Amino acid sequence: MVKKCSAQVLQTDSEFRRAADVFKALGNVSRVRIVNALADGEHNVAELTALVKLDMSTVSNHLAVLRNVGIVSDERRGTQVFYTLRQPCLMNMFCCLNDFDQ
Amino acid sequence: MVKKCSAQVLQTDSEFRRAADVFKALGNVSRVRIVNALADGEHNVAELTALVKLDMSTVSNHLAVLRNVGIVSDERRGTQVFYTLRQPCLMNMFCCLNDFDQ
DNA sequence: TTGACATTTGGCAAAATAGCAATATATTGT
DNA sequence: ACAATATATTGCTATTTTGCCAAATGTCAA
Repeated sequence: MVKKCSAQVLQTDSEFRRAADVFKALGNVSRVRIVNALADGEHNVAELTALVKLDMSTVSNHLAVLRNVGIVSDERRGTQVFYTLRQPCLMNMFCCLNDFDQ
Repeated sequence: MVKKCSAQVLQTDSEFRRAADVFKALGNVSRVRIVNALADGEHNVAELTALVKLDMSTVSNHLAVLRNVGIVSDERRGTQVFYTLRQPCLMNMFCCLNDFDQ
């Protein structure tokens, strides 16, 4: 369970800008796919590359976008790098918008 | 309170695309401002125009973007048009990302 | 029919995008 | 030291998107 949010959450200019930046990072099908995959736990770059079927360098770039806004974190173990969702509440976002009836 | 989301919320291609589209719609500072303002109840276009300090036609376009993905709905009353948040869970999104520590 | 409020359209310049290939870096094993 | 593996970074491209305004159009009430 998650605390319900009160109105007017965002206040300062930088909060507005930051919010928009996070949403921009999520505004791409491949990145949504990646985040969704990370919902069930960490994955390395090779796995995510197989998932979205793009060049690994492209996936690495997508991961950088997500990392830069704090959505995921990375941890190197040996030659591999594992990515994790830093913000579990993101999945609630996905739930929310999946309920949109359009 | 809000039900917590389980992993792997999104499944089909169209769910992924739709998610990305909604996030794209939110990936703009002015639109974030508008949505945040609507958190405390409906506002008409003039009010929202004053808020974001852009041409009214521009604001109208922003509102169309939000409307097209189902984030807001509009209701004409006389010569004015009032906009409402259709998805209260959006505010939870805002809360969530406002907690990001970066 | 005029005025107030809002939407749509057209156009533009600037910026962002997504992608790959090539190169670079980091780590491990030999 | 070297080779192999895994990932990141950079450079480049073409294309798309963006955000904005101005002008034209639509809608409603007086």
